Order: sequence, then C-alpha cells, then structure tokens
Amino acid sequence: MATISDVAQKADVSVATVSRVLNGSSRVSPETALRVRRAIAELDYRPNLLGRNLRRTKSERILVLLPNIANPFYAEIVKGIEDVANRNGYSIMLCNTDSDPEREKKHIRMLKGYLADGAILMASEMTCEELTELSREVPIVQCCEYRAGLTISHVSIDNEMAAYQAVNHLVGLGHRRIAFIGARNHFLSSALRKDGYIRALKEAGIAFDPVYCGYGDYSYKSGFRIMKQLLGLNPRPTAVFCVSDLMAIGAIRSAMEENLRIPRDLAVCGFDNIYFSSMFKPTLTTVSQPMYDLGCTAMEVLINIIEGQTKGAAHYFLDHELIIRESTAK
Amino acid sequence: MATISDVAQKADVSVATVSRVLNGSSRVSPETALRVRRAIAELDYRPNLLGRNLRRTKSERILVLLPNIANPFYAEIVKGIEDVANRNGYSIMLCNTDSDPEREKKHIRMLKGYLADGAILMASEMTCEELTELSREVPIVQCCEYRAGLTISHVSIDNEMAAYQAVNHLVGLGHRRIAFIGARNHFLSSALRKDGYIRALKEAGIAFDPVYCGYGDYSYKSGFRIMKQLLGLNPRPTAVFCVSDLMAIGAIRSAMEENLRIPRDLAVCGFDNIYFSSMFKPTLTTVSQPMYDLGCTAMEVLINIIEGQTKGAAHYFLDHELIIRESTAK
DNA sequence: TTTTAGCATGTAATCGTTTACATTACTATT
DNA sequence: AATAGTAATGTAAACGATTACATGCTAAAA
Repeated sequence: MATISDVAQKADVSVATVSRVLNGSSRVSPETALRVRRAIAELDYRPNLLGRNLRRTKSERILVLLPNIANPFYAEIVKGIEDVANRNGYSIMLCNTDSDPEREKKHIRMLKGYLADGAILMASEMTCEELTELSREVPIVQCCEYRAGLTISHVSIDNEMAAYQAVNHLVGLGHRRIAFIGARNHFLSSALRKDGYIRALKEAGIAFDPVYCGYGDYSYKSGFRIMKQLLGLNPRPTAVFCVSDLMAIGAIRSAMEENLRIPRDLAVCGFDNIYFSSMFKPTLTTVSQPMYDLGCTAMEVLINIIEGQTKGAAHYFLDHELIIRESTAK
Repeated sequence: MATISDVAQKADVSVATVSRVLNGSSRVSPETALRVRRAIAELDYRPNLLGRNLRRTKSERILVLLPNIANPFYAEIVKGIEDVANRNGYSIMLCNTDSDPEREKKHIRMLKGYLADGAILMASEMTCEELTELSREVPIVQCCEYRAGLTISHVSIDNEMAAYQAVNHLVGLGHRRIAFIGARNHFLSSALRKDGYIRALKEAGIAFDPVYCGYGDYSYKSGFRIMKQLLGLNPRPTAVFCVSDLMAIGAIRSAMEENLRIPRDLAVCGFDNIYFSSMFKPTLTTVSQPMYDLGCTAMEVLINIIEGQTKGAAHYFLDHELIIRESTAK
C-alpha cells in the first residue's frame, strides 16, 4: 500500500508538505495542496496509524474492559462511552475479561504498550495495589464497580441509597418478610446494596435475618436456584429484593414453578433496568441505573485526565430511579 | 516510561541484544540474558507496541465489526471469535457500527491504517463493490450476514433450510394460516428465510398470501407492532414465524395483550435462540444458530487468510437446530 | 601456528509518520 | 539598492522497536 513518500513523489513535493496537507498544521499553497490531494486520491493513500501514533505518542484509542459483553447492562454503558469517545476523536477497544484476572492483565498490557491512551474499567478483578500502580502509569477510570478509598476516579450510582429505596418500597406495600438475593463477590456495590437493604429493614423495625439472604452471581440461573431455596423456608418470604434483573427474573420463574402468583404471593424487585425487564411478563419493578449516562460521564472524566485537565481523582454519583412495574403492583 | 534503550543502557548491552532477549529470536549468552531480564524487571519495561508493530508491519489485532453489541446474538458469536483469536495470539477490537455506514467506514479506516491485521464483518452495510475492494486490500471474513456471489469468505447457517424446517414444524402441528414476520433490509438472510417460509407453505399446499407477512427490524418493538396488525386480520393467523427471537417475544406479548393463549390460540416460532428465549414464559420455540461456533469458524478462516494458508474464498454453512419449546407445544 | 567456523554482540538501516529548523524566493520597508 | 520580513517548502531528526550485516572472540581443525 502507498506510503507518504509515494504520495510525495507523485505530487513532486517533500513528505513534510504531504504531512502538512494531511494535518492542516501549517500553510501550504493552494496549488500544491491540490496536487497533493490529487496524488492521495489517485494512490488511495491512507496514513499508517502505527507510524503516526508512534511519532505522536498518542493512539487516540481508549480501552474499555468489561466482564462480559453479553450482559445487556454493560452494552448500554458502552454506547455512552462510545458516543462521547467518538465525539472527541477517540475510538474504543472493547475487551471481554470474562472476569478472568489473567485475561484482564493481557489486555492491560496493551494499554501499557501505548496501544491506548487510557482505559475505563468495569468490574475489574485487579487488587487495590495493582489498580493504584496502574493508575500511576496510565489514565484510568472505574465505572459502576469501584474500589473505595483509592485515588482513582470513578463513576457510579449511590448503591446503598438505591437498595434502601427499593426495599423501602416493599416495606411500604406492607411486606415484613423480605428476602435478599445478593452477589457473592468482593465488589463494593454488593456490600452497599446489602447495607441499604438492612437499613430499610431496621428503619421499619424489621429484624434482619440472614436466613432470608442468598448470594449468587447476577445470573438468571443463580436467581432461580436461590429463590427455590428461599421458598423452602417456613414461613416463606412474601417479597424479595434482587441485586440484578436477571436474578429477579430467575426468581420469578422459580416462584411461578411453585405456582405462586406474582406479585400477589411474592413481590419481586430487581436492579439495573435492563432492556428485557420491561418485556418480561410480569414486567419487573427495578432500580434503573442511568447506564448511558454512566458511560458518558466515565468517558468525559477519562478524557479530562488524558488531556491533563484534571489532577486529583473525581468521584461521581449519578442519579438512579426506582421503576415500579407489575412485579410489585399493589 | 522506559524504552528499549533505557534497558540496554542499564544492562550495558546494545538495543539489539535486548530485542533478542525479548523475542528469543537468536542466541544470547545466559549471563547477558539474565542481566537484560533484570534490567527489564527493574525498569518495569514494556515494549512499545506501536514501535514493534510498525517495524513488523503486523498488529496482531483483529477488528470485529457488528451493528450492536447490546444484541445478545452477537455477544455469543464474539465469544467464539475471541477465544480462537486469543488462542492464536491475536486480540480483538470490537466496534459498534450502529448500522451506520459512516461509523462503519470510520472503523474500516483503522483497518486500512494497519491497526488491525484483518476483520470479521457482521451485517456490514457496505456495498458489494466496497466490500470487494476492501477484500483486495485487507483480509476480511463475513459472519452470519453476507453478500452472495462475492469472492469473500463467509460463515453462516443455511437460512433457507432453517426457515423451511421451522415453518414445516408449524405445518406439522396442523396450522394453515401461518404468518411471517421478516426483516425489511437488504440482507440475504432475510430473503432466504422468506424463501424457506414460502417453500414450506407450497409443499404443504398452502397458498402464499402477502397479507400475512410483515416486516420489522429484528427488535422487540417491531415484533409487537407487526403482530398487532396481523391479529387484526380476518381470519387471523393461528401461527407465526418470526426471523428473530426478539420479534417473536414482541409478538407473544402482543398476542397476550389481546388475551390470546400461547400456544393454543397462536403458535410462535422465533429465530436465533438467544439466551433469553429460554427464560421467557412461555419458553420460545426457535431456530438455534451455533453462535459460538460461527464465531470460532469465522476467526479460524480469517487467520488462515492472514497467515497466507488460504487463497480463494471459502464458504461455510454450519448446522442449525430447531428447538421446540412451549410456544408451539401441541 | 595458522586457518576456519561459529557464537555473542554491536552498528546502523528501517518501518511511516511528524515537526523543528533551514532554505529559498518573494515583497515591503528604509 | 540594501535589508528585513514572510510565506512556501525542503532537510533531517526524531518516535521505539526489529534485524541484516559486520565484528571480535574463542576453540577446533589443518
């Protein structure tokens, strides 16, 4: 394929002039510019981005790390990230980590290899130390899941408050035996959502009972399985708060199999407001995270860091919203 | 950050020797190698991939273009692509096109800019001419959606046969008024699936009636809307074949709103077998595409092209499977 | 002892750009 | 007419790696 010097030769100018035409960095006479442009068109020349980026030590690319693109929750965030990135001249590289630290490290190596100018991490498996070290070398932003107390910017919702409001809604419907289906992992959001659950119970004068708590991995299957167990309790819960929509849907299917009516026999509340939660029958009450905005904000914050606007770490908490639908109707 | 010459200096050798240690390309004495490795560790040196790739004119990266990562159908394919890529030392760059030709072109520019060694295109919006020209410059493979008659490798299922079998299944259940919800686009699969629908009708001695056909965009909403119209017909269809699971789910919700029972009053068959189709109530009869394998195969084919094993175009048709569930139960 | 072979290593060109600096040819000012 | 200023363009040095070729050394072969 043609290089810049092929173009220069054809247009009978130096490579510098071609480069100037390419970048509009400095004045070139209209006639020369025309000649160069014609040569570019004739040769179908495209700048080699490796060469350009090497020279500029800038890749104009952002690495986006997420556990699983098949999760519609992340897909929506990615759209926000991508829109802001594109608007600012960046492209994004999406990488699945499958929650595998090795796989994640492999991708981080690209980042350190200057293939990206920065990264947005979602549900990273790295330790606090690894993260801190990485952030010293490369601009990074944590999105949704984050490690607290680090000097690394993050964007998320107020998970404790969101859970509190969701459970409070169940309390308001008159429920007293409210189960909790959480996530067994090291993420802060898991702990915070449980905190919110407990606070809502406490305020309503309901004793917290660990027997009514189960822990899964956000998946439909785990929600299904855990709900089965919870329904075996005596007395069984009359409501359940799940920390993901998929688990909530699993819980509903589980209850339906036991011939329970939703919401009459069991009220169910999810978390995330993924697209499917409104297609499902009964439609799902859930905490809506502003996924698109989370993505946009994360990207904006990252660009600020990359372009040197921001010094310290910034922490953003975006507004969530409790969406009440059929699964907890009166 | 440290460069190769920092390492060379620290280890008191030339950059060539450091490079040799890095690549194991040529023999280096054990003592020197050790010294170099120590220097690398001390400086936490990582090769600059831009420099390396520029020199090697190889990026070890694959561009994967898809319309929308939020579509779980593509997500599963991507996993296959990624697994094979990683196994062969490639990384993938996922890019959303949003079915926007401009956006797609922007990403293609990266490809031409040597930022990727090849690409897998899913549901590309490019014209046959553009595709053909691109394929002359860069290794590409079409996955799932493809343009027929081009000398560009592709991997997909036999869409005509799959649709034929699905509709045949409905015929076998005794249905005579079978509606069709297709897709209004230029993709070959749309035409082929309709062909299969028509062939099954014809074989069963049922006249094809365009009134029973609607066309959407694969989305839940379009399925919902079109089904509403079809149910307004008199006599209304007793079964419907949809070319996507999302449209099928939309159709079911639409029918439910009219107080129809699935499958007693209306049998529904989808296409794709996305994860949600088994969570949905009633569970969905659908054509299962081997998504993971489609991805794996596409990537294998692409690697063969990149590494110069393959000359001409190869066309792969993978096996599909009709999965019968509640939505068409007897 | 001299020649030869082979190993370890260094030197320098190269990949395709960008860009600081140098050069040239005008025009405007004195 | 001499000088300064400016616009257009060219020259060459980067960016950070890889690698063909050159070199120096040691040990085996003649």
